[in-house]
Amino acid sequence: MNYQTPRGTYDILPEEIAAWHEMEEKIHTIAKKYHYQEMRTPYFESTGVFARENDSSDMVNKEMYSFMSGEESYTLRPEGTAGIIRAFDQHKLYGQELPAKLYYMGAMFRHERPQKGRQRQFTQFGVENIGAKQPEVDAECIALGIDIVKALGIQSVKVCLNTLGDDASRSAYKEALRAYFEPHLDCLCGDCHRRIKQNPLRILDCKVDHEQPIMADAPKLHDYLNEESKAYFQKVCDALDALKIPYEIDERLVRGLDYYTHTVFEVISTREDSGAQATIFGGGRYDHLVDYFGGPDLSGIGFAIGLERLLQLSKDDGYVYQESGNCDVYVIGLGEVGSASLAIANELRDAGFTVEANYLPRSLKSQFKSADRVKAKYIVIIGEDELKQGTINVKNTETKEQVTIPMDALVGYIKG
RNA sequence: GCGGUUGUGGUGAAGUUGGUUAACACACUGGAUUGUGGCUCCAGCAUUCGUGGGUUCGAGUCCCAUCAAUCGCCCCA
Repeated sequence: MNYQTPRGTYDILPEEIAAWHEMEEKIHTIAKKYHYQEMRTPYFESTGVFARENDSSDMVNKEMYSFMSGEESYTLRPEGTAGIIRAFDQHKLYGQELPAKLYYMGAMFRHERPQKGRQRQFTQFGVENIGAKQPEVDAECIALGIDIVKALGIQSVKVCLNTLGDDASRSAYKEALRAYFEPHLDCLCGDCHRRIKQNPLRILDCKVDHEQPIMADAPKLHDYLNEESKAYFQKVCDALDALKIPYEIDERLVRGLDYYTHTVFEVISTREDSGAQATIFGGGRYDHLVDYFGGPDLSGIGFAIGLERLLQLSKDDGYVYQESGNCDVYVIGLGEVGSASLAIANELRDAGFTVEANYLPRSLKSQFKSADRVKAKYIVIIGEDELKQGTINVKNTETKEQVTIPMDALVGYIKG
């Protein structure tokens, strides 16, 4: 039978894996610099962890991979935050020092129509800072993401920033939006008819009705922010200024998940060819997730980066990743010397080198070609004659210099 | 979930109004040189054109379905 990867999934082949390792390592390093610690949660959770009450997001309502196991419904995680907060509460991590600074890296699953920069199984790195509702934390969080983007050579980015305000501000604004749009229902698309009931904020984000004249005069969120919310947002902006991180305030930015409060942000690629993968990372503050899962009344903030997009955009911007599969030393064997080749290879491996040894009955010529392919720096040649004499030939592939030395001097010679 | 485009070997691809042996290039394998590579030359490498049906004397070429890729919408990372 011929099987292939399910729609929206993909294989990472050996030739690409070095780039992934390099990117992942850089991310781990930066997360550590900000003193975040990795946490790993299951790839599936009880469906209720993601499908919370009154959630109107597309992700929860039509993009989840859910399945029954016995009486319980489970769902492949479509995002990272919910699982982290569930675990934070389950293990009562709020009993330890706050804020908790956690990060995760791994696969997420959403049933969407795939296209460039959008898969059904994709990889996210994300951070969650829980228990410190301070504007500096919001700015630091964005700075961490920017560091990652910069470390991978991505230049053309833009930070979009907005605030949704606190509960009081937001519910006042939602009522104002409903009151404004109700008389104009016939001007809005079908999705927006649903949104006006569930989450009128999303109407502003609608691409279909974007051009409608009524949008221009819609109530402005920022007119409904109370002093406290305004002051908080101003301090976030000040903190970003202090970090010299440029940003644009986008009042229409509301994000796709319903749990956000106060600060929300999105970092997008400004490359024209980025298409559907324009958003590199996005996130925001959430005031009620920790208590939703049974913990205390703590606020958190976090973001998630799509690693497939990050990798692609970094390549597009000219970042060069290490090649996969190259060797330091290639051991060529001539005649019946297989076990001697193996012993030599392992001696070199013990000394820390990456070594390939040929055991195939191939011609000398083809073994040299093979050594070229793995870009070996040294080629070691052992034949039956050398075996008898206890010597070995070593060729430097850059200088083309070849020497014959005693076998026990090999490691020392290659170490230089 | 909706709409457009595409689908020939490991890769890039030719394939004429359907006509019967599926170009060419690169890569790969072997040889020329049975112990020294990256050049050259020679040879080999798709019983088959994403898959399944249909039309036809005859289909890679036409029709339908299906799967996949890709782009746009929606949404998001």
